[in-house]
Amino acid sequence: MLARRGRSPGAGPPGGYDKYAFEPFAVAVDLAVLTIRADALEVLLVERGQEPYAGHWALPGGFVLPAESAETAARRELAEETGLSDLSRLHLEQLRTYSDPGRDPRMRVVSVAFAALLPDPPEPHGGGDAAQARWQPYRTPGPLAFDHDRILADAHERVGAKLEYTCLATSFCPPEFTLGELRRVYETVWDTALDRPNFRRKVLATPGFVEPVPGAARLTGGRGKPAALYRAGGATALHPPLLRPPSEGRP
Amino acid sequence: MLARRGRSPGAGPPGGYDKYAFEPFAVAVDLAVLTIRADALEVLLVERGQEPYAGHWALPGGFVLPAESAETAARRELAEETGLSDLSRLHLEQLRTYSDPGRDPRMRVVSVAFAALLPDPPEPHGGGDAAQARWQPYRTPGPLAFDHDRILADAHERVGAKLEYTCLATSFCPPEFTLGELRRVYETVWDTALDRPNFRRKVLATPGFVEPVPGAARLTGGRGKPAALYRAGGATALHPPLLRPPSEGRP
DNA sequence: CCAAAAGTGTTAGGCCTACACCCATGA
DNA sequence: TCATGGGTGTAGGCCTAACACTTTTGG
Repeated sequence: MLARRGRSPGAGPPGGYDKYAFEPFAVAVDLAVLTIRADALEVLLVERGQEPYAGHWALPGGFVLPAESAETAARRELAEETGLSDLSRLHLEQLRTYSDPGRDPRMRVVSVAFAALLPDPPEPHGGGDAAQARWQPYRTPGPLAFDHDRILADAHERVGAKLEYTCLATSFCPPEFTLGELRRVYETVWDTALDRPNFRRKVLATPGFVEPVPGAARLTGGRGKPAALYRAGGATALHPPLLRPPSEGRP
Repeated sequence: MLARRGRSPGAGPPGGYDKYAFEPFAVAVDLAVLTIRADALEVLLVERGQEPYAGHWALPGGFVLPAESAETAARRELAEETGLSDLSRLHLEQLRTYSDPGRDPRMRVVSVAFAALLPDPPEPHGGGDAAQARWQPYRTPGPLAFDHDRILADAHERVGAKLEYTCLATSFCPPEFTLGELRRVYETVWDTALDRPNFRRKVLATPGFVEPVPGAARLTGGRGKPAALYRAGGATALHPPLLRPPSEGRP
């Protein structure tokens, strides 16, 4: 240790320049892909076909290839899992990196976790690795493989917090959406009810959050007055923030 | 690729279970250690003694050892760099992971970056690897090695944002501090002036942010009325948040 | 006495909450 | 005509920014 107390990466990789002389790390990505279907928060899960955790559900993910960044690997894995071709509107956000030495029993795996938001989710085609992929309600999954319960909880918390001070909610919506649909994103992720008039004013008062689609309207639930359509605006931050109503947990 | 489209880590590491059969990754940590000295934001930098970037300044850091988590590696590296023995009050926050394939010319290095806050920083003893370590004003560093300019900027932004809605500011302060010292933390990181009376009320109105030290008082600048002393309270979150005054950049 | 910093008071305005109310549509 | 969801208006309250003022210390 003393001989190589590392200044990253000044002192050189462990063992000097012999890349193969040390216990190797594998670098993976894990994806907490969230969507909203029928006013319920859902998450994309895959069933593992092999040990360890065979038969358990897990977050999709995979190993980073030698020439890829973690972001690139995440987009590739997601495209493979969902069969989605147009990932241009996909919001991909790096959550954090999980690096406990024992998190994978086979070898040392450091995993970069991402939260991803999808509108209009396609049905995933069951993976070719004897594992099926499926959207499942956020609450039900029960114990996931590895530390994926924790990653999923972190993703939910991060997304919930980001709704407060960014325009992230539009990433859950189709290209054109009503303010009711946008409000339902907040209500679903936060699991609270919001005052409709106040929400409307708040969103419209934030420059660049949404911009109206001229003349267009749509019936949301088959009933009621047709609602005006909006597109995501250019803004990315919300000032002032749209705070979650204080609940029992948060005073 | 198709043979091993990885479900993390369902499909197994690249190359199946032969850990040594693929181009290895190295996993490093980089630390943006911030402190406040004489009302100025400073960052801990090391001068590189070897190629690449020999003679350039860089963030301290090093490689994760086989049995360590990234957090453990970060604390170890920081203790080695600064010679600080008591890291119990140290706030260490994972920033994000930088994984561009070309970020280190020698081999594939994936780096987990941390932001760390230190009160009363010790003088670092220059490293044994022909590299010196030094506190430097945040603004001056000029181009750092690798992508460390970006990491440092991300750390500053993250810390600035966290001051708004957490009690993080007390991590910059000694165990007992005055409200003036706490306010100067905000003013230094945000580079703005805050209204003293309003800041005081805001802090005292947040339950658990600070708690008074009975009877104690201290002169801050050699002049003026002695200020009451406070300790960090048990709370971790700020509701409602203490928002940065809107500036030109943020409307 | 003066400067500097801590601490207290006060006031005006803004934002936000909580409603009440009207409009348009399908059943 | 009723239920449902969209859209508008408004009164009250809380929070905050802004600034005046007092207190306590060192020079």
